[in-house]
Amino acid sequence: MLQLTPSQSLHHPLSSPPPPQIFPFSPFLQSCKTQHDVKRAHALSLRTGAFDHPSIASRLLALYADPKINSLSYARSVFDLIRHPDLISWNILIKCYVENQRSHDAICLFHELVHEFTPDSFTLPSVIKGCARLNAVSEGKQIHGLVVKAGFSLDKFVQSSLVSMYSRCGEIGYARKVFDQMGERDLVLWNCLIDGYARCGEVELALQLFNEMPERDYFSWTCLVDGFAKCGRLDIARDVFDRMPSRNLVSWNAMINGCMKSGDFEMAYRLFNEMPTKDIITWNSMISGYEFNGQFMEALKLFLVMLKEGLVPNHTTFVGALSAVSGLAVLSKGKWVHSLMVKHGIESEGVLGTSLIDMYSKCGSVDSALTVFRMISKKKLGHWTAVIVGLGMHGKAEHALEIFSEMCRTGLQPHAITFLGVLNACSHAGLVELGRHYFKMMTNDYGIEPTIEHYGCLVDILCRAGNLEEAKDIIEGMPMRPNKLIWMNLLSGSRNFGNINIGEYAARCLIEVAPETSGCYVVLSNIYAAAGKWDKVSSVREMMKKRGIRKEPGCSYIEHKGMLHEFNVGDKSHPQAKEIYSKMAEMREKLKSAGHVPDTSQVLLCLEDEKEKEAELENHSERLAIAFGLINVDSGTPIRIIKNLRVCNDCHSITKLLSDIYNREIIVRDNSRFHHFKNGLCSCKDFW
DNA sequence: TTAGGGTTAG
Repeated sequence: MLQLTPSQSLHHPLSSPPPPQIFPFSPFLQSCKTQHDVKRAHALSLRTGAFDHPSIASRLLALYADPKINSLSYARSVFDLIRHPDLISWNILIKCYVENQRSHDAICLFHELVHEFTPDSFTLPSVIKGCARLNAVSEGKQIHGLVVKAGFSLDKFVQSSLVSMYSRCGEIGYARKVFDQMGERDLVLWNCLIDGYARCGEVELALQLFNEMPERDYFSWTCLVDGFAKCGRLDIARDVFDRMPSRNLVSWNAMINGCMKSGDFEMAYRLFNEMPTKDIITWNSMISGYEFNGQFMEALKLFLVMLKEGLVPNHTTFVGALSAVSGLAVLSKGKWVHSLMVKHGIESEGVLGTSLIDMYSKCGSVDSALTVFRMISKKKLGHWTAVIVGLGMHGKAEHALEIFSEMCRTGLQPHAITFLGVLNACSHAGLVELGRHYFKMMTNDYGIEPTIEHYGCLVDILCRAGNLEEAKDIIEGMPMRPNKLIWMNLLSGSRNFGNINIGEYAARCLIEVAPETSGCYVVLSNIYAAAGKWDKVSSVREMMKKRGIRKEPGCSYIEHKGMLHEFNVGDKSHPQAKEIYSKMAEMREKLKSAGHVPDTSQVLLCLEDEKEKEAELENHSERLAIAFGLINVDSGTPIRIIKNLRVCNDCHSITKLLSDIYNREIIVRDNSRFHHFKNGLCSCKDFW
């Protein structure tokens, strides 16, 4: 039998009913924990008419905007239904926009708000934070004016957000002024300024403030650790870290990240093993730190350990892992990382789409890069740029330029890097006129100021076509000081066209800006060798010896069944060395029958005997890798080789011939681009 | 019914 409650039992069934009660909304709203709860309350409020009560609608707005629920679109729709929203409702909505990376909209709302209300000490910190996020310092300064006019010059909440905004926008001087004019300074205000100094690299000043401040918390200590660690002053960072009264995860991570970025892997590893708990940021700092320093294999190994330990990789982990794969250029590893992304349900839109396109291009599979590109539904400028750059490095200039036009038709504005991709494509394909055309288009139609990299491309384009004088004029007329790459381009062009005068001039300038560049001496001696000036070759070699400069040794590698096989010049250490050398002898015979005459013009050594020079060429590392590939890689699969230096003339001609003789596709990535060798031809059309 | 800085990977 149903037990009646006392209140129910008081009413006789025949007596008059109690007056209709308004649904008790307040406690109901208070109990909302999830978005689902709030939606239910929202629906009920609409059904019962309670929504029309301004306090109920405002409360719903606050719930949707609560960081735990964080439903911006619902918050906005509730706000739009409130007939006369009060200042509190405006404040809640603006804050919600800022927290959801919609600072621009937040600032627009703020402009609407000031027509009706004077902003208060809740409005201002939110909108100032929005300015900081957007790096909108001029907007921030205007709001600062309003802060003064509205009488918030001594409000600690408003002032600390101003200090933070100025220091994040790189205006540390203004941050300091705001700090100085505050009579009463609390911990947060001190922290904002210390963080500002540490961020802009003024670590000494940060330390000075730190020593002056009356009390410190985690935040103050960690800002300092991070500031010193980021600018490479690890000893001081470590000292501060060791002196911390107690450490939290963030401070460990800051220290580890700093060590990794400075390349002190040993200290990073010690800390990594010592720390009591790790989180995804710890792992990501380690992985991307290795990647940052070119330790691609180490980065991938650690990625694997992380997976084995059962951690779930996130967006940033994949950016690091994909970049490491791009550096190694090992396609099978790239496919594996891509499949893991799919398995973890990580979208390829956004930055990761760019990483994937870049990875497939740099691993030699430009077709996969295109497939990824086509599958991205909302293509952003970065995606277009990545695919243009990728096609360019594979010598597919026409395709790159088609994509560029397609992009312009969608109404997207190319930026400086897009043009770098376009110009690079032109240079790799020897398209001189088009190169000039796009260089002009960039400045005239898009108002983009050419950087030194753009000039580098233009010089490269002209040099490849043999217009050395014009290239020299461009360099001399540049508004900035030419760098190492520019002179190297002119020097290589001079070698390719046998121009000793310009070659010597370029080498002289190059030695001036970068005396440690071994390539410079090598190319200059190549120029002299080609002209048969052996005395000059010797003097260049003497100079190299005196300055302690050594030619970077050639090294090639090839991946087979998940293993990387590395070959150095004249290497006999490989387990299959015997087979490889007999394959090389076979290659030599076949090349000879095909009528190949070795091109010894680029041999650095001063060898009298032609035979010795030929022998030097035959030891080049990519030949060992090709021989290995011919022995081991299945006949239907391309042989993919990665090389640390530029492919030399003779290796280039023999690889073309070998692709025909053995009917194999050979893909070589050298230090600047890809060569696809097939049926006796190369995709670079002999421009490289 | 709002509550400053939020530091570490990118």
